[in-house]
Amino acid sequence: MRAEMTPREGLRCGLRERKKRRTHDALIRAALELCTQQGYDRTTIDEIAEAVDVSQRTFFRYFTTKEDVVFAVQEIVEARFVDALEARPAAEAPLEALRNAVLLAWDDLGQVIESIIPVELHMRTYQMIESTPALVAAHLRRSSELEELIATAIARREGLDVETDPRPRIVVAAFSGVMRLAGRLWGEAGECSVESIRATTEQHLDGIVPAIAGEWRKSAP
Amino acid sequence: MRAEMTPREGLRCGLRERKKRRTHDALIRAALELCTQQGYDRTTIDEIAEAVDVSQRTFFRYFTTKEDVVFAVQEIVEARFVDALEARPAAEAPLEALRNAVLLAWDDLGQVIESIIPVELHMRTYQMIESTPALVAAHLRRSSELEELIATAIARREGLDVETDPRPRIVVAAFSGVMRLAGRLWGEAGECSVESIRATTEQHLDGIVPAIAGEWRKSAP
DNA sequence: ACAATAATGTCAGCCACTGACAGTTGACAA
DNA sequence: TTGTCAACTGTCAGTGGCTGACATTATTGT
Repeated sequence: MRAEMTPREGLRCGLRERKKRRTHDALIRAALELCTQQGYDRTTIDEIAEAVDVSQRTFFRYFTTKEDVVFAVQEIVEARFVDALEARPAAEAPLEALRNAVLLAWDDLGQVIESIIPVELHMRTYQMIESTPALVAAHLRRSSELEELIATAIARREGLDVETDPRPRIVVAAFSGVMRLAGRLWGEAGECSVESIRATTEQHLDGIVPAIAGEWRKSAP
Repeated sequence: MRAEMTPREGLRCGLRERKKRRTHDALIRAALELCTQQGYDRTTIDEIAEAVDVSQRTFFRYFTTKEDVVFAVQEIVEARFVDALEARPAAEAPLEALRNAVLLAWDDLGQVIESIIPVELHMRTYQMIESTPALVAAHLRRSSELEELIATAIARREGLDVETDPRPRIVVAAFSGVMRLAGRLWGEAGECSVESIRATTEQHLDGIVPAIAGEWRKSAP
């Protein structure tokens, strides 16, 4: 078995591949269900493995760490975002393109996720992540790797080189910081619909420019 | 023993306090020395404890996790930054105050650190952190907690409430993202002097406003 | 000098994670 | 269909981070 298991491509394959996918998805479901219910720390790998009726060792052949299984779905969402970004018209300014790509990604998020787990479970997962220190750390690290990807994409749009011109990384840093902030606030609020997080995101992204520009005392939020 | 151990205050105390400080600092030195030499993952707590001639259990009474000991010095630096920020004149705009505080903190960083470990070791530690996934994650999490503090301070300066007005968190998010970027670039470059990281930081901070404002194609970096 | 208190060591144990080896099962050709 | 190969899985033993419980040692205030 290979660790890659790039999400949506094991469709037209033999029995072996299908079985693998079943186990893979079942592990995700079991892990998320157990973790969101009783907490990440209070859930052991043995429990998850047992729920799917495989050995602990097998779990680790599908996911290299306990954290990995938690972010398996997130990974798909991120991939879609990157695609959306690359599809934005070249005329859009960097921050504008980022904004539009992320809003698009939220829009049809439901369909993609539902094929693996109930969207509602995914939303609960998101909140669990934000309230579990170890997962917050992992989430941040993953985000920072994603930032690198995005910065490269932005640089390509603008015909720049990420290594020599710091501006792509700077916008992306600001953008990501704000994205994370939006996610956190959404998690804290009781509301956990897709619409609600989309709205929060939009609102905060549109706040970047005025907030950075200064002049806070002259204009209301 | 209490977990606090707020760095510079066990000075005028009895033998017990002094001994505690000695062990505490010795553990930091041993840990950083060993980790920077042979790598974080390839260094066990037993090795560190043995180097200081205490039991593994005692290590964990001083530092709750293996990561903690790595960030012990960073913690002091951060505290100084927060102090510097709170001392900035109210006339400065948020981003301006952040910029000046961080540059000031870099300035007299040497003195503070040298009382615990050689500055050179601290610099090597910084680079080790950036090249160790687990530590990058921990570093990011710590930073995000610091962001919360800073955002509150900014809000206070501007007479705002962090909970209702998102702007303090937005600037801080942008600011922190850029700070981290500067740190990473500095770590990748061979140069590891305090001056060099200070210069990198300054340059990137001054790039925030133009990068966010857009109009990249009209002005050179 | 003597309790009271705090720091340390020892030990047993949980859990994430890994390597090695053996058993099982699906794929594919003869 | 059958037999072989390769992939997947289970078992087991072991490492390392981390914790609770309890006994031991050291410091402090009286």
